[in-house]
Amino acid sequence: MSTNKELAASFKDIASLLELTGADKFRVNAHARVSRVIADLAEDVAELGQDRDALLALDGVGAKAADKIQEYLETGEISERAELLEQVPSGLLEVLKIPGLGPKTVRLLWQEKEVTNLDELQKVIDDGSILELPRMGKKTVENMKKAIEFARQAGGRTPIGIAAPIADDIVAVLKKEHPKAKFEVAGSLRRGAETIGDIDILVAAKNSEDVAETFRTLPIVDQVLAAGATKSSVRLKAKDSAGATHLLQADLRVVPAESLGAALMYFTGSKHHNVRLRELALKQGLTLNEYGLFPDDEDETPPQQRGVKPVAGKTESDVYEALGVALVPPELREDRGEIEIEKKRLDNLLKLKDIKADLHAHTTASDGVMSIEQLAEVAKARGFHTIAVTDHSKSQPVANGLSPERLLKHIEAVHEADERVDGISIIAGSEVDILADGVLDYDDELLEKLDVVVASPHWALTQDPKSATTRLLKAIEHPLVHIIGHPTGRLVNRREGLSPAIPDLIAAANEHTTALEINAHWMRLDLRDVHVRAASDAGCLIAINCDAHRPDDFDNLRFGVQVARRGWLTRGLCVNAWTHKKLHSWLKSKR
DNA sequence: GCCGTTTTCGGCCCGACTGTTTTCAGTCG
Repeated sequence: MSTNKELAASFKDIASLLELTGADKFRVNAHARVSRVIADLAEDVAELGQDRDALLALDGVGAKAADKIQEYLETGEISERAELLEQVPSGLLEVLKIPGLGPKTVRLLWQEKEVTNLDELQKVIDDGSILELPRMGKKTVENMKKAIEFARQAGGRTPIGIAAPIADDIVAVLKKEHPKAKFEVAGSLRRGAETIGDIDILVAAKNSEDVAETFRTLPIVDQVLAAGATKSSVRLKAKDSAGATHLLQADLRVVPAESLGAALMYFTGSKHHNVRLRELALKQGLTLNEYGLFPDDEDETPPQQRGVKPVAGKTESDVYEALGVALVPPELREDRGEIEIEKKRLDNLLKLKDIKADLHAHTTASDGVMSIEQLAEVAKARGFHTIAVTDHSKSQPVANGLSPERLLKHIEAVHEADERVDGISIIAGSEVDILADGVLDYDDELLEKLDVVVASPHWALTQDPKSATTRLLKAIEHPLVHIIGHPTGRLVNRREGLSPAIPDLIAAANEHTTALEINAHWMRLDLRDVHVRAASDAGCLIAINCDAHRPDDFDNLRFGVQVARRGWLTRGLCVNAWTHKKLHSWLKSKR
């Protein structure tokens, strides 16, 4: 695990452990915030930690947190965490993760029933002794049982590529049954996060009860968790296109049409972005909730229940405008400084329709299912002006990587296809392996014959950060390389991948006008959003490629573009958004 | 524990839902 990830986890632990000791909630929050700030860092915290002022400059990191970070970097542990773990059994951290079980309940279970882990919780449920606790009835326990079962099976957050089609299907069914209602997908799906906690769907409808009923009785609903007047919550058992079953939660919220904008903001989140906006509202004598932006007053009763007229609420742009800030696109709403984003950068933010080329795709020559012509036709149908054929290199025998002899013939075949097919430029390239020491899988003489070179790491993905940095720098600095494909080799939820010094890669990429790739496949999304942010802040070129092996892989482009937007990427820095002339001139500049 | 174009001390977002309650605590997002 990278240092950032480990340290973020340590701070999260401290927050949870403090919560279980009944500590002040603001202190708990402060630690949770530091955890989030560290997890969002593109640079290695071990580097940053050398400079105490740099730590203190991070929003949410104060003197005490800086001390703890430096202690961790020196000793590999934060003594406060160790001390807390002497007081609080570590197994309770797992118990706390069960939905519906919060700090108060877990603390009670621990102190009254000596529950210190999930198995012991299961025991007091099974023998019924849990019912002796105050406010603990049959129904609560029944829900707890199901939640434990669900947590054991579901195993964490769902990749966006799995959740998005499920959400699309649900909305399609609801729309068909209730054509007059207005539906919006909100939550982390709308923000384009790489993984999704649950599917949030918003509906403005007159017959809200009927819509909620349709939702709760969908065939994929496994269990109804809540069925209120405005909120329904269900657990889904849904199959993906490959036939695998996924367990995840979905919520449907019914809102009045006049507050759809405020509701959409509220349910899109992120929670932390919303907190920022509410703080901003309070400073202006206003209060913001999911019903709208209202004048703030002393009254305890929520304004919408007293017939107070909102200042804004019908649309998102009304609310942002009334707060005096630019409309922040959903992908940016992560409390990463977006409320202060410069207008120019916002106006030039990359859009899906800006993408006019794909520079990383496979054919039947290696492990794809499309011929060169088929690939070109699919790309043309997407409105691209250029498609690169980049089959695997020789060190990928599993993927039918091309020997130098086969590659020479393949280049010819690609150029011939380019002659035959009108309306799109088909260019010859290769996805060349970056070997563990940074050497490329073909010699320069051969690479020179290619129109585009995508250099990617495939093996040795557990090497140490220093070796990884050296390896990737070598490829970035190589004069014949255009793009570094999926630079870290990580797989969402499945493989950590390399942890190179991202700022070093960005600096070198800038110097050599090499582009770093956002691989758009939902299993990769590599570079990830915080890396893209650092790259685009530095003015580094980014390529967004689908790494298509089959025609529908191009559908993943939306996820890649969302990651780019989460990294505040403007269209000028995305080589796939360039005109034919500009793109090809850059490609030739490396020949 | 952090933070400051009203504050270096005194604040720190807001509402819905559930299950257990005779008015509300706990959890969630």
